Amino acid sequence: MSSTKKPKQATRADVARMAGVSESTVSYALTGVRPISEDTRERIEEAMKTLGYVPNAMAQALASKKSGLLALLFPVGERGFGETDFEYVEAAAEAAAEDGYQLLLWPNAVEDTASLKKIVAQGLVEGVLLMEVRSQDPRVEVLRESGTPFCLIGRTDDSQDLTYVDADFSQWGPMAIHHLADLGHTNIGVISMRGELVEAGYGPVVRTEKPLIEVAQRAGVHVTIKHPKPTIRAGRQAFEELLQEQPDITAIIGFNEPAFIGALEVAGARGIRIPEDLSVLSFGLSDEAANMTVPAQTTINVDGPELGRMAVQYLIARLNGDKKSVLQNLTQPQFFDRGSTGPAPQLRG
Amino acid sequence: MSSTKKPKQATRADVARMAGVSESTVSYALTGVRPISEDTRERIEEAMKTLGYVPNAMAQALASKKSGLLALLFPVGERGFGETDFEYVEAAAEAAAEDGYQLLLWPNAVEDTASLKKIVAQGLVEGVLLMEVRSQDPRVEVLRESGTPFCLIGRTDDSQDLTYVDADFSQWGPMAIHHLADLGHTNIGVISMRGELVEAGYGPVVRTEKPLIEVAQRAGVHVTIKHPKPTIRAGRQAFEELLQEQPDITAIIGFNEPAFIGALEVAGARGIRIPEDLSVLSFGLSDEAANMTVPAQTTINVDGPELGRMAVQYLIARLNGDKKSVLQNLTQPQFFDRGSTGPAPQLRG
DNA sequence: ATAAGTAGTCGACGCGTGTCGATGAATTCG
DNA sequence: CGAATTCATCGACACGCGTCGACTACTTAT
Repeated sequence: MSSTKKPKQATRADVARMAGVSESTVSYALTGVRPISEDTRERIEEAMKTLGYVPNAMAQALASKKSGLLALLFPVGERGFGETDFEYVEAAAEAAAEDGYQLLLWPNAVEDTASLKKIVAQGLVEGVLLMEVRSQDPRVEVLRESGTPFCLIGRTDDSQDLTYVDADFSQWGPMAIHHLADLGHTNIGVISMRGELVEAGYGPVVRTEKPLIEVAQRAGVHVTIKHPKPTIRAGRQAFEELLQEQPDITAIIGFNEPAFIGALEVAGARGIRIPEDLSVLSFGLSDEAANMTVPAQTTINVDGPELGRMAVQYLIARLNGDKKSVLQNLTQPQFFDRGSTGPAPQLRG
Repeated sequence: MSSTKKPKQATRADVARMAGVSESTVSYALTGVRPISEDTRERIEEAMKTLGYVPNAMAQALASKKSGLLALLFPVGERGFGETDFEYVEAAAEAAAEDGYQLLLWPNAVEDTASLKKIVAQGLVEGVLLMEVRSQDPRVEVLRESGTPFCLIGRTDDSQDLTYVDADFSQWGPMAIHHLADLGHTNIGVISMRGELVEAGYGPVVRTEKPLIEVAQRAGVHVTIKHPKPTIRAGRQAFEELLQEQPDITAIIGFNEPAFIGALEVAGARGIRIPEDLSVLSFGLSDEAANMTVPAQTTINVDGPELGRMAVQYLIARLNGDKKSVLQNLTQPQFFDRGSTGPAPQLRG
């Protein structure tokens, strides 16, 4: 067996020796900061190739103060990751790699500001990406004080001078209402998130519901919003109430996964056909989940990959000295028509 | 505005000066490699506190040759991440953090061995975690030659001397058969993965089906396995064939998500009730997806978090010089009874 | 009492880069 | 033809830390 022996990596000194030049010349050949004659450049490159030279990342980082690492802070013990969350991560990692950066996964509780301070003090990472941002997020102040560039995925309440990307929830309602109104629906039910979140001002709910209501009014569509707990049982009850209060409802929108399942169960039990008798549309449902129901559900979603990509690009822009401009982006929702919506019943031949 | 100014981090020299000792003494106070008097230790610690000193990670890494970083290589453009895959990642990151390591996300194509070589040559990471391992994986040889410790999540065909963790697919079939046999089922259908994968020797299918068949024979249970393409249409057809060939089937097992949806659609259309007329059980279905069907599906799954955790622990054990012992683990499956299985029809009162 | 430690500390060097100032050679300009 | 540039290269140092050898002041064994 020849393997399992750690071959020593060639260093700049080795390359310099073999090429018959000084070490600094090798550096300049590599960085191009100073001109190098064609002749010596070739000798150096050949030496690098035969030695299999690759610059040592840590030495580079120490000397240049650039590690090429970005931290992705994801909270543990929060509401548990959904598939969408991972789409951010995957896309972000790819986007970072394209610009020569790597993503460091850093599991951390939102309240654990001590660890966060240590992370940035260590000087390992050049910038920080924050996931699962809260309306009042203690991590923001820590990062601000430390002077570390950072970018939020989501927003705080007071974020006009922060760099962030977020889903444009304000578009979800209008998009859904327009789609349904175009199909002739004039009486729509919404199974939204639980009431506590609304009262607590939880961003995604508030930002989604308000424009939805406004657009519905302007379009002459009547909407009834329920805020059940995120359980199947609560969802059943909510939908039954809905049917009782508004017997003429022809479409429902879901923004509360477990509850919406309950609603669909009730619909099934009552022989309500989808989409013939009832149009169904879900907010924020993953592809996989949307395809598991029969029929598959039409959804309006955040474009996860887009979000992750933008976040990294903004952060890198900040690193490259773009301190002045305000970098903020609300990514447009994605609409997937999977056939669970159709013309309103009374319009049907 | 006081913020946005980058405060210079205190260095070892600053601490030494303030405590009135030499720099090396500060180091020894930190590492404990050599004894320090109680008196000076206190002075040093106070100096560190008031200065907010945190050792520079990159300098430490350069001097000690230990970066505290592990690379998690995940293939891009592969079969697309499922939710389970992310469970690995999350758990792995946490497990690493507990041991003072951080996980570096490295998106990379399986064939791109050149990049992999560069990654390990850079000396940034101490060890590598490989996801989505193929039967014949070119990355293994690269890592072996480089002498970098690594751990597979999955296995290659020839992996008896490798460090790996994998799902114990061999348990899935017996677990399912026993569960169903206990309920009185004696004729079971399986909607498995597409035939090409079986012929190609794709690990998960082969390792799952063989013991399933064996155990079924011993238990006197008749199984019929279909290998439709991963589409809803193919699944419908497969299930219809199944019903025709084996009209007495009372249970089906799914190991092919889209196809299984098709099967369930057909069942619904024919008025077959679950679990009264037909018991349903899915392999490798995520929690979210399993809960989207009505009724929710009973599943047998890999314990993703466990898998990720073990992988990191094995890798770290390797880093700590545990070169001799063979570290291999097959994680036990998880069984989630969500009520889609029940007593075989003929046994019911 | 002297040799042989032991605890506690310091100074110097190495890790592998990036980069500044200086040097000599080749070139251009007046 | 001498002076001012420009080109190409070298040597030295800094980055912040880990660690080895040496040194001092004691303590313990012989």
